[in-house]
Amino acid sequence: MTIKDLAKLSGYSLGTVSRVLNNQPNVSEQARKTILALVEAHGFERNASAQLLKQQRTKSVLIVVKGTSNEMFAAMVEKLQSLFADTDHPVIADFIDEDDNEVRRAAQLCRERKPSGVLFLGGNNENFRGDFGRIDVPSVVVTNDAHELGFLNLSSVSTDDCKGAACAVEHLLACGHRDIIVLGGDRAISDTSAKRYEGCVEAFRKNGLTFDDETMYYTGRYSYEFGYNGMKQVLCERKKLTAVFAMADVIAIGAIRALFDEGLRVPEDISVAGYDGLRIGGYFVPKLTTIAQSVDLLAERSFDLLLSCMQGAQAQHLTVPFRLLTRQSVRQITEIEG
Amino acid sequence: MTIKDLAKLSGYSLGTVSRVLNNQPNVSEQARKTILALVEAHGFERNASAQLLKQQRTKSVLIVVKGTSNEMFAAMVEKLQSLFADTDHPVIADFIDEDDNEVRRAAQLCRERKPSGVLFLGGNNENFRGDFGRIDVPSVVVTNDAHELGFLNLSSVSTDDCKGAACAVEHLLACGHRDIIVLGGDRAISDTSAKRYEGCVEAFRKNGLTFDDETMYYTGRYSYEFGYNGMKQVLCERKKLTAVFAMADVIAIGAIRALFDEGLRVPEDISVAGYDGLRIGGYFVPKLTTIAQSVDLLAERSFDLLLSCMQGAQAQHLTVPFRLLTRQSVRQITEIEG
DNA sequence: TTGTATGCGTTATCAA
DNA sequence: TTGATAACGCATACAA
Repeated sequence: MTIKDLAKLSGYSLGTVSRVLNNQPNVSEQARKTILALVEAHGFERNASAQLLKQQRTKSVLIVVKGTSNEMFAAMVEKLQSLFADTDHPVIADFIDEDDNEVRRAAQLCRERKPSGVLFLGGNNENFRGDFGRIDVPSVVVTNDAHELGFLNLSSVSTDDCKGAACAVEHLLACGHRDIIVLGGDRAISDTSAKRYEGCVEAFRKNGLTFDDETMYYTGRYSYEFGYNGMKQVLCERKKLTAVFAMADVIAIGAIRALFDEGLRVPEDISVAGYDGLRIGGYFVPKLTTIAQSVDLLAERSFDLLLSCMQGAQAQHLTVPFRLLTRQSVRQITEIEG
Repeated sequence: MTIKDLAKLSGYSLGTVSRVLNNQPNVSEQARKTILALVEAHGFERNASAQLLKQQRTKSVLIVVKGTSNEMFAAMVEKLQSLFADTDHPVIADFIDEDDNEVRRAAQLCRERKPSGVLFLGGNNENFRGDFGRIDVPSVVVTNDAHELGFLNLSSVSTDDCKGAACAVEHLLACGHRDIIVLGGDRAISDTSAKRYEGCVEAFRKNGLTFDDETMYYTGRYSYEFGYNGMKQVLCERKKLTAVFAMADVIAIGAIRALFDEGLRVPEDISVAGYDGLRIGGYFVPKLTTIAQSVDLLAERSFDLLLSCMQGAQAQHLTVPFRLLTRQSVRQITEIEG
């Protein structure tokens, strides 16, 4: 069933059928009615490939998601889909592996699907430097500051990872912790980890202390597994330790499990702070103290920004606030001076 | 940059360029080399829409995933992608809302992308009954038994949800629990919930007890939220209670949090069993006792089955084993007789 | 308001 | 081994 068949069946020409299908004005009520009836009766659907091949741009918006099982991104996709549902922009969501090059993938999909805008959930500035030149539609990176890249069609919405991490560490310091280790990611690979690392250094310095890369920073993937194994390794190596800052909630959860398995209690023996504010953190026992990024806020800002850029506005780089959720996994180990 | 440009640049004709791009045999080494060099130099990529429009079927395999933030499905997609990576079948993963009609969506995508096979992660038999007739390529539903539907091109791979639930409940009974409530889904909507419900009834009957829908079964979505709120509601209504069977790990986790918030300990005061075997269950405190479905096994079987069906084999309906993981969230409340 | 004709980028058929 | 040419299904400029 093609529009050609529709034309034959209805007695109208190809052009008229096409116009009806595209809701164009210059069509008689009569024609519209009979053709739409036929469409309904035969369950006709346009061939998307043909349509795409013909049009040079569609109204659709592409969302490239980095990481198939990233809870925060999954939640953001849902939020974004509900936001776009109220517009006339269909969304194409594409999930890629955490290690894949999101910009190349987007460039390929731009050729294939001709979207009028791109949204990146997660991203690495290095990749943008390399291939973003091939993308010419308004784009927004979420959770990564793209300010320094200087592309005119690339905006970004992120939380200040440096300040966020600093806030977490300062909270630990304020609670009296001095023997702190940090479980994070490889700074050479992940911009996010690099920023959060900076925040740690900052917080220590501000308190007249030094953050020592060698002895205080352990790296791995943002996963339960690394949290668990990394923590075990730390416990083997170090004797003195009162608090852990994990650069992701999943790491924190893995770490807490490792501590429990070694007979240590959280927060009684060791305090653990996370980052992200995943839903599971509010259900975990103990409830996770963490730096919460607002999924809704990130999604809404990105949505607004992309829409306005698609209407011609200039690229912008926004920062959305984070919140320190002081829950149950961190405790005060010194008397509060009064 | 199109193959037309490639033809001009290389001095060869369109036909030759197309043949080179498709690795066809009857092309001179000379032509192949010069054209491939041009492709490399200009970073040429074929226009997928044009290709699709021309071909009536591609080698790609479509995976329709029901539920954007379903951890088990996310893990399965990853596994499947790695399996298909070793074949010449590109995979198209499509994530839809839990409430959307997966079969309609697949039918639409079949028209658009012309895959040679479809994999459904999650699904509802009702939807298949309605629209699967529109899909004519070999397909496999995972986690749902499609045996009774009788479609010749529809296979399925699932765990026996009835037996799995029965196993969980029997474990609770064997541990001496009699005052049990079940947190599950709406049987009218979810086939999975209906099967697991059956299993509960079965297990009770086998032990000379009766499972009472009215007082023992509470329904909601498979989510932390329902686990939490459902459990709270139960605690308001009932006085006597020693164990909970949650039809999903996320429900179990929500329920455990609710119990802790009410000052009850798990498993000392109340035992909780889950279903699914999510990774988080192994990190949770206490570690979750649960019925584990093997993600790897489900993925591998579906993969094998789909490939063989695409090569002409008959549809099959497979069951993969589950395992009862007895961990920390359920305890024995009677002395073991002996 | 409607019909006709052209081309989007590709593959495939046929001749050369 | 290569080149010319006809589709694939649709949108659109232009003619009627």
